[in-house]
Amino acid sequence: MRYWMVKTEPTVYSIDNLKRDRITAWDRVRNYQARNYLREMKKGDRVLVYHSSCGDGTGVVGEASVHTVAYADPSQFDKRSEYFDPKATQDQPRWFCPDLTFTRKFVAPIGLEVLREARGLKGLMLLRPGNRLSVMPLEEREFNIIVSLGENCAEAQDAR
DNA sequence: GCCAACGTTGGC
DNA sequence: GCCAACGTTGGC
Repeated sequence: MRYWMVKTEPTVYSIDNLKRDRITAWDRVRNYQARNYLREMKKGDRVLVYHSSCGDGTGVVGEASVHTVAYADPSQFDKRSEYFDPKATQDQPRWFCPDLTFTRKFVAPIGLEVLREARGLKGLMLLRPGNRLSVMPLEEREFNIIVSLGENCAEAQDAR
């Protein structure tokens, strides 16, 4: 089993949308390195969801898992879509998307400051300067640390 | 294949 | 809104 992090702008698609939809195609990713990671995902892999560019809400907000391995992203064939890719063909698709399914939402986002200060997350790809990838692999250890931060967050919230 | 120009991302 | 860091594009 492998571990991943995906970024999304919550105004475009949020963890609440995923919770509501239960399952969604993680489509419209248009970066080759991110695409390659999407294609490496296997059913059952665990995925952290990160909200970007949203002020106080920025951070890791919950967890999902891979429901279906990546298949051709339909938006690349849709001429009316801004994600249409004229160089993609049905025989030779360029872009791929897995289906992800909702696992849980943390009570509060785990922000960048908390991640940076956490023991054991120094190598986190998300924290590398200049990082812009929207799909990244995680070490199991990193995944577990972040999930426990999410759970501690929940306990702190419940105790109030 | 080089590289300048341009576009995008995303924290701040 | 700024801007640094990349990725992409296209002329040569």
